[in-house]
Amino acid sequence: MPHDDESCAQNRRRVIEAARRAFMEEGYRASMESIATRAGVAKQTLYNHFSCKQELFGEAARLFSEAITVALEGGTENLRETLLRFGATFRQRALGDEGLAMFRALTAEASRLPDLTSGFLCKGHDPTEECLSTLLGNAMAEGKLRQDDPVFAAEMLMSMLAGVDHVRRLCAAPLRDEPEETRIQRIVDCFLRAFAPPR
Amino acid sequence: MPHDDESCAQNRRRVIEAARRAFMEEGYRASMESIATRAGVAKQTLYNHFSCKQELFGEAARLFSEAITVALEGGTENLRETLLRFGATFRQRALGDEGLAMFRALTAEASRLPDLTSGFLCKGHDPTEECLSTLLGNAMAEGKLRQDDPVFAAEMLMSMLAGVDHVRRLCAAPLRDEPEETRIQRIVDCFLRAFAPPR
Amino acid sequence: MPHDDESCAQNRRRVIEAARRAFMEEGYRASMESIATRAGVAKQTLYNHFSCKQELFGEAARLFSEAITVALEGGTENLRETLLRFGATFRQRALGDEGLAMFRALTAEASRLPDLTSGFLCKGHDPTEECLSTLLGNAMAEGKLRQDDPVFAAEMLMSMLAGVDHVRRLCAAPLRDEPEETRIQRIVDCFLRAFAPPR
Amino acid sequence: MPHDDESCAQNRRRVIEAARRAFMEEGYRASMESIATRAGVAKQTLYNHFSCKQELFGEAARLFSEAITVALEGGTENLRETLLRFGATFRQRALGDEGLAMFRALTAEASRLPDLTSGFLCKGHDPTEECLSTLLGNAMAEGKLRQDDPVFAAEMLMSMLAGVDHVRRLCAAPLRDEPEETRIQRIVDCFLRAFAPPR
DNA sequence: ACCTGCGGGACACCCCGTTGAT
DNA sequence: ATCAACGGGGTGTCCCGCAGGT
Repeated sequence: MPHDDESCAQNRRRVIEAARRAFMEEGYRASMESIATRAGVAKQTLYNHFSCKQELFGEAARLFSEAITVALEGGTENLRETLLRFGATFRQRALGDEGLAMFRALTAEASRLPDLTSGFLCKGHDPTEECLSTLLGNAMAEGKLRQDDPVFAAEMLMSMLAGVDHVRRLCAAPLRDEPEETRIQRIVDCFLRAFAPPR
Repeated sequence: MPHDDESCAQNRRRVIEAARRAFMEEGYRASMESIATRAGVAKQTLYNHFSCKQELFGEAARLFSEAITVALEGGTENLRETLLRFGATFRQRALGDEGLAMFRALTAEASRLPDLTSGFLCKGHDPTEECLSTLLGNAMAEGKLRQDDPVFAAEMLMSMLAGVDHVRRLCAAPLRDEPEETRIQRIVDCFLRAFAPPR
Repeated sequence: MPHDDESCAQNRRRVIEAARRAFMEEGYRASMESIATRAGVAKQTLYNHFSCKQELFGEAARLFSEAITVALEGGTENLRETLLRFGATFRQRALGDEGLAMFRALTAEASRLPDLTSGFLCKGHDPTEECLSTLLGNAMAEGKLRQDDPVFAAEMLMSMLAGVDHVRRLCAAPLRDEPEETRIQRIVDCFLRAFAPPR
Repeated sequence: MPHDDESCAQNRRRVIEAARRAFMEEGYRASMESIATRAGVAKQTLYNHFSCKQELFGEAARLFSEAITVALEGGTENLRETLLRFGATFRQRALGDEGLAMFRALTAEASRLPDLTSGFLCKGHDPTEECLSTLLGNAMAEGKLRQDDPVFAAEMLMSMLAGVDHVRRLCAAPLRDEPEETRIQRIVDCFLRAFAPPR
């Protein structure tokens, strides 16, 4: 059990990982003691790395926020295919158990820790939205979608993909038992109809 | 200082109202003592009416859930008008400060108190969805919308109306500074394009 | 074991008394738990009566400050007798075990809780000094003491009575084994020489 | 970055100096960590030089005790002058900010660490007293003061010089706004009257 | 000899759900 | 129904003294 810089950084990672799990399972009320126990370190070690609980939570939230962004692969040549892939990844991220648990913990503290939630938007949500809106803008320019505000279009697609399902999952309810694949297809097709080029 | 049934029921209402405010502002961590203070009663009185904190929270959540449902006014004769009105009310409910705060408190405890969140869905969300899907089903039958699954259509409209804005507000972030009215119009028109009857 | 207002006030007194003993024996570092145990009450009861530790300490210090004042009995007809009695009481108060322990606890926190120490001066030391200086002023007016500043004279007498003995006792050292009575006599006679009327 | 004995001793001095400042400002509750930080060394370094906190405090107190002693300069030829000089130095030492802070820290721990406070007496107070009593004894032998116990006389002078002013400063209160010089004169003259040779 | 990190323990403050008395 | 109190527990923060490795 070495005590050099490397092991220090490793400890730090273990702490963050433990905190992430703890916050996901117990929310912000997860005790520092339980986090320390999960990480297999002393409570003091937490305070060696982070000055207070809020800071530790912030670090875990930061990682989560970055992990939630969805990068678009594929271009506009086969737009439907690209959107289907995006939809699958996006729903996976937004509706997955871990993401949801963290999102709950985050928003529950929104009024007390506004920095964290705004960080989630800036580093998690917004990049995804921007990435998507760029793609849609290109598709519009190529005549594959109707001329419209690409940001609005991106918002609508993301809303349809998450939307009520997100709410339902936040409430710990199961989704309607429709296969993911067909639901994504229905949504993407719905979107494509809404933004189809005229005639 | 009457001690009859009437004052008892009145006390109960005051307690629930105080609990609603407390949970909204402080989340589930609001202490029983602070609720009692807000209600102007003794802590013991809380336990006279509710066996434990969870039950009191459940009662407050139940009221909230019912208050969140949106009843549809107007029929299909002028569908766009009806949907615009629905959108305005729905967004008001879903994106208002109080509703959001309670939604946060509720979902934060989703894993701990699954009954409450499922209650929210059953008594708050689902009635609204059903109400809307019935209307849309009628519109489809009348040929004013394309033949499709009315439940899916309702989900898409509600998703688009709340969706990313809901997430943004949950994160205590302000919405884009677009007037509510024009945003609702854009969304409803987008929905109508997506579900327009063929040709 | 009644629980009415009277018993509440009684509890409060027991808490303060326990705190006084605890602070005397352990200084400000006495734990709230140990105080509660001494008082035979629950820890929470302390916080029902005092919002924080500092407030409880302040209350104990206030009582102590009042208890330390020495009222002068006797007039100027037999000045030496009166001063001897004053000296005995003053030394008892200033050099007694309890008073010293409390004085230590108080001054130890002087920089952190300046209000308390200034309160000790105002309510404990200053009244004694004023009382004594009035007497000495009268004696001066009657020609029994030289014309001088009565406040200065009072300060000198009190300084001589406590002075190095006070320091020695603060350091937990025993006094020189001279009987209290003879020491007081020596000091008072020394004072009377210093302030004897001319010739 | 030398690792020789010289740098070791230098570190030791810096630690003691840092401890002195820390104990003065925060009392015995000053944490070892804060002392280490002040000294610019690791906490472990403290434990390399001193086995425990108490020992470090003892060392700082020892230095302080020695620094507080007042050496008498001048003889009995001009007794009043000599006493005035002594009074000035003594009051400076006894009523100065640093000395007071350390005295508070010291006496606060009197019951816990009796060795330290007795050390303060032996190494700080007593030498001064002895030095002064020797001088006063000489003056008595020369007929410049009344025949009396020189130790008692020394105690009275020191008591008058510090006395109530010491208490007032221990309580972090300002002294009466009388110039030091005139106050010392009043006190020394008062003493000289009390111990004036008969007739 | 220095330093970072750890373990175990403490402390102030808080809360929940209950009980006895008015 | 109100009020004070209780007991048990828990939280965040801090500290002391020790043992890794450089």
